[in-house]
Amino acid sequence: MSRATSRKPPAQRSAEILDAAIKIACDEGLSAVKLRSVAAGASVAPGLVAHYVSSMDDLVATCFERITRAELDEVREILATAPTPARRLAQLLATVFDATRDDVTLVWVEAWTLGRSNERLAARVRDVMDDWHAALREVVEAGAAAGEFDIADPDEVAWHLLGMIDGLNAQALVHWRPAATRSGVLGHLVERLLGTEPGALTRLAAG
Amino acid sequence: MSRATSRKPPAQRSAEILDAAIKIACDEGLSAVKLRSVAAGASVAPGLVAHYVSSMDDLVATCFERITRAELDEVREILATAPTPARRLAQLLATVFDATRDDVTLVWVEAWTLGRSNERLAARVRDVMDDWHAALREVVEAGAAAGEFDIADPDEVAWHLLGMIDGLNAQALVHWRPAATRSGVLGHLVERLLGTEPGALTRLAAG
DNA sequence: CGAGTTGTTGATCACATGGTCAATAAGAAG
DNA sequence: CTTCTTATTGACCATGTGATCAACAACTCG
Repeated sequence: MSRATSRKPPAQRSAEILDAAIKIACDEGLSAVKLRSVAAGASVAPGLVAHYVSSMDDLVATCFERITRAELDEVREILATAPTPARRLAQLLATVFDATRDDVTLVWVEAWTLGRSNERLAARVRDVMDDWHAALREVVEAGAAAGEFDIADPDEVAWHLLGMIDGLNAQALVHWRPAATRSGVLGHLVERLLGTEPGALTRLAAG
Repeated sequence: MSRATSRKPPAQRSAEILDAAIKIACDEGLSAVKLRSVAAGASVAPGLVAHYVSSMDDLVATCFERITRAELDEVREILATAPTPARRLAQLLATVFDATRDDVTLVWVEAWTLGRSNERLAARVRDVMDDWHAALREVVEAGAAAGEFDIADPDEVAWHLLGMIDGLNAQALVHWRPAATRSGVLGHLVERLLGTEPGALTRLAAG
């Protein structure tokens, strides 16, 4: 029973343990990232996880950062490729409200509460939120400059968008309403926020 | 050491235990409502809490309902007294984003995640959300009928408002930005959503 | 004052948590 | 093949969780 695993270089083992933790966080949330669950996921003894990680709080914070940074990078990719600000924003919203993103949403919402007893996690939450806000602000600013959006304060509008994204996604966790209706609802809201004509953004997202 | 408490009628003891649980939920969140913490809060032996409550999951769900229903009742009170729809909404927002409401916010956000392993809680979360949506829809509908708001679909706008309320409050949990800025930001958003002239709602809330 | 009802206690159980550490054995080096 | 380094194990500890239950004692009634 003692030869289930082989001996591996520390860097590789460390990566495997982190990967196992991230997978658990995506599947069952940050609160499911436990010493023993991660050990089982990596097919390793519990003690080895403790050996490669300074503390579980730290591992949870790292999982949060990796998962949400990956999402943000993906969003930035969209923002870099789509031609016009309106199209960029439309595609961004379609991506963020994709139903298959429930895992990331759970990570976010749990992070908000776990952050109260995990200061390192809280700090990273604030960091990633800042970067989200900056990314949104950039699109909104470009749209305003190009005359596509009719807005006064891009910074504030970016804040509105982020608040709405977080709020609607969080509500989805308890399966409050069918996911299909959410993206349409948000599209109408955004059109209103940005002063574009009705249907403009939703058409862009579909096409 | 065994005569700290006196003998009380079951109804009163039961109420005391529930009150202690609610106080803990408000002070430290739903996740802090434990068998022993509630017992200590009610100055009672742990076994007595278990005796008066069918399960801790149940007690947590009850705490959630009592706390959020009280908030909703307070909001309904506002909606019933203020003269015009615009004033009602302005006061509602001022109340909901009051910084002293952090406790209720924490209860909400924890409920969204705890609901995944506490089905009774999840059901009550959906119920209270439905009632919130109905209350908001009512104001928005009245404002549209009175010509104060320039909107097409009151149901959808109510959804927007609730999403924004939840989103901005949740973000406040990690102290992302100073609370003072949030209410102003929301005011501007709502003016945009409802098609009122800039500053209309914020002026109403201040006066 | 004595008997019976019942509100209340606190020890106890089974389980889960993060973390530690001596013992083990796998793989490299000689 | 032997030696040595070190990755790895799994038992162990202290703590915390929800829940159970026999024993206790406070109050009521006769």
